Amino acid sequence: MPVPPTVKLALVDDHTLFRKGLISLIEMVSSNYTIVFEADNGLDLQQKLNSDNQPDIILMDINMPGMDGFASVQWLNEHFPLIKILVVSMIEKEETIVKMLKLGVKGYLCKDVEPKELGEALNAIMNKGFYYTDFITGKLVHSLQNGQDASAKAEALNLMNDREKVFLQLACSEFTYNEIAAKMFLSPKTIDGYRNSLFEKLNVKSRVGLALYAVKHGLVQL
Amino acid sequence: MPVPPTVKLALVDDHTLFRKGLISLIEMVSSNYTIVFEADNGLDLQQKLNSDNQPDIILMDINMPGMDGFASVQWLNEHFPLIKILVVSMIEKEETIVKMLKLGVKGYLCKDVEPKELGEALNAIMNKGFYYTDFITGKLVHSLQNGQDASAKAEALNLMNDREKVFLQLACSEFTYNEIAAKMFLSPKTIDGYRNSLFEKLNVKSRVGLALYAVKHGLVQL
DNA sequence: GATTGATACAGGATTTTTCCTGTATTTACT
DNA sequence: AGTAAATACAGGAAAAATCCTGTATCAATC
Repeated sequence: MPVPPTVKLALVDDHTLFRKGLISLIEMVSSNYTIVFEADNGLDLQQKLNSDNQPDIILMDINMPGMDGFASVQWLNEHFPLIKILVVSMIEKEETIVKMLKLGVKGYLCKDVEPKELGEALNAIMNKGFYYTDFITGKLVHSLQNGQDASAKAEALNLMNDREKVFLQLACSEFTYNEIAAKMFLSPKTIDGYRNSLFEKLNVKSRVGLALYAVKHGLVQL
Repeated sequence: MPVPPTVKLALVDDHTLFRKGLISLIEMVSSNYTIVFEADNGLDLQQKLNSDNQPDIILMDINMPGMDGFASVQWLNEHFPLIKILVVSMIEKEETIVKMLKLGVKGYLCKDVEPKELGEALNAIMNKGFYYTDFITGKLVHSLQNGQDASAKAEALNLMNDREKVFLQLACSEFTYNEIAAKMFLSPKTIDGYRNSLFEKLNVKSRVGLALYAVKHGLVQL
């Protein structure tokens, strides 16, 4: 039976106590993990990480002074894209989770999980390449359906009337306003009015702004 | 001990043999499932489904003549949003999977899974509300990172030179071309040239088209 | 040394977009 | 009946976007 190769870990978290606790937990769970270094934020990480002590997995907090988890992950993606990242945060907000997943992190744990799950997560990341719990997957799929911010979308839709919504759809295209007017059986001058009204309501200044607003809020499907 | 309430299922698949096979499997796995009806495509489903025989879960194929899985799910979302959908398809393409997840399906199984997993999926959907395997989750997260079509994005980026890329970024805003020219330290006429060149390369006809192309291909982050 | 291609730029015209002010009609409310 | 709000529309003008043709520079290629 081959000896399992030891997995190298690094921790990035501004709470010393939490870091130390994690380490003792990890050592308790299994002996084939080595902590190569600890850092208490992204800047510290940049200092301590070099090509000689590259960990396999970095356990990353999000809320940190100096350089937070998002910036740290982005930096790692650029400079050490092979290092796998497991987020360990107290934040359970959908937006935060999705943002991190978009950055390519391999797992996301809340700080209150059972120690056992931490072991499973590290294991899965080494073997399968990722560890996403049902909770995370649920958030992700949910965000997928509602574009992103369902309330923002609803709010946006609430601002306009039905004709304006139709107009907005057509404005997100290469039709001229004259063509749009024809399609809606209205005078170009009425279209003028819709546009001005939406400019004010949505706080944009040009047709491009209108289109970008619409896609940002999931009001048009590309 | 309470009797578990029977779960009502419906099948939508154009292959009779596969449908019958599925049914016998389900009956073998557990006795608390009832098949309320079968349909061999979306149109047939619309005929057979009414408010009296609403299933809890619909097992849905994708490739079907007449009305396919996508159209069927969209129709169900509009008319019977409470019915949970479990896709059972041979298609393993990321784009297809993600498209279905965006439509809010509660699970996605490939037709070659073990019978046991079908039972688990149905169970999970009834209890947790969804069933996403690691395979599906992996595809989803992967698509999330690469925007959508990584190759299409790369191809698009390949079409333009660096200055044009910068211009495109700035064009996706409410700046006028004069302002963009100032920001890029170029003559407005040069900006004119970039625009015309991109119009041709990206096959669009207006600045709005330019902006929509950019977001569609993940070239600008909103 | 001539040619080609890419890049930055101009003049000038046309179309589209944006903006401002103002009117007629309808509906709803007092 | 009188008023207010919403809706559809106009005239007219300024700004921005679009389009076409043409030139100058530079670097690479033959």
